[in-house]
Amino acid sequence: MGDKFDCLKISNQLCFPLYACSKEIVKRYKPYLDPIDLTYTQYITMMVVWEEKEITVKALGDKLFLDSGTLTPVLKKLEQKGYVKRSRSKDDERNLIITLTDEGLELKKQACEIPAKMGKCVQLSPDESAKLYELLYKILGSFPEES
Amino acid sequence: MGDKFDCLKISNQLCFPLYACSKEIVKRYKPYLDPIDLTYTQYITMMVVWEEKEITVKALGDKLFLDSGTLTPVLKKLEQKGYVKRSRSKDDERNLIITLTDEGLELKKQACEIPAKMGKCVQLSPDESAKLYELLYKILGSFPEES
DNA sequence: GTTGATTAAATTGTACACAATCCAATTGTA
DNA sequence: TACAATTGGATTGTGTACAATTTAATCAAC
Repeated sequence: MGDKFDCLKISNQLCFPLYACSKEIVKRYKPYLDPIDLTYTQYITMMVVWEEKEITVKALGDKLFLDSGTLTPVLKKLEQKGYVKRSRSKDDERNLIITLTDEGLELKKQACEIPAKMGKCVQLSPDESAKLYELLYKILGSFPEES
Repeated sequence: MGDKFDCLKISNQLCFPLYACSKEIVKRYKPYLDPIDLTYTQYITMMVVWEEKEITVKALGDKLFLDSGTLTPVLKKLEQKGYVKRSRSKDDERNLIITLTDEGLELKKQACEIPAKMGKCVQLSPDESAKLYELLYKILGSFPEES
């Protein structure tokens, strides 16, 4: 028995719990990230650099769904902390190559325990987590390549 | 055949697709929110005000998972645009009451089409959407009342 | 080979988001 | 009734996010 405005109820939105849940979980990383002096954005950036060893800002942005306006200051901060090196590509001077430093690699060891600790914070069964993961990537995959 | 660092791969995180998906969908609201001159945060704030007609900043913050540091400027902006009124409660001067104005009510009519338009942007079946909604609220519900 | 388009980063401006702190109003308790 | 503790908002400072613009390098035609 709803009126035509029911669609505007906050409880009928799918985006809102997504938005709220994302923020709440990111907030819960803080106690684990503070000791290694990283923000969440810096953390996921380091995750990619740990995997790739060497990557352009463009490729990093594609993986993280972030543009240069966000990444430039984040990467400068990470360079300042000594975890990455920023240098132009010899092949194509337009590309900025991000490289992992020894300190950056060292940091990886300290970050190693974080995923397990955070896992306990999300009260879903393995099946539910898998389903959520699947649905989220289904949405992300449905968006056109170039945003 | 993974090593002990596999847990730090971006593709093994549950939070990351949540974070990315939230941002990507919020971004896709822009074309629909621009014509009525609202940002996403202003939009969800108005959603609650449309439902409640009158609500304190505290209650608004509880519903939206936002604190006064975020809401104060958002509400001042909405007041400036003429959609809400901000006034102290007579009962308890600490409480700031947010009230819907006539212009605010008028805006609701123009916002009415947005949820349907956005719905088409998320390529999930009704069942999948319902499941996603359920899982997200399960996570949100598992967090302690006071953050 | 010059010029027009494209591309990758950086920059600028606006708007969150939140921790931490501050302040005024209210409440609880001795 | 004093007065300490609590509460609701506001403020300040830092760090994203992203649109829009700019700049420099490269590419594509011709």
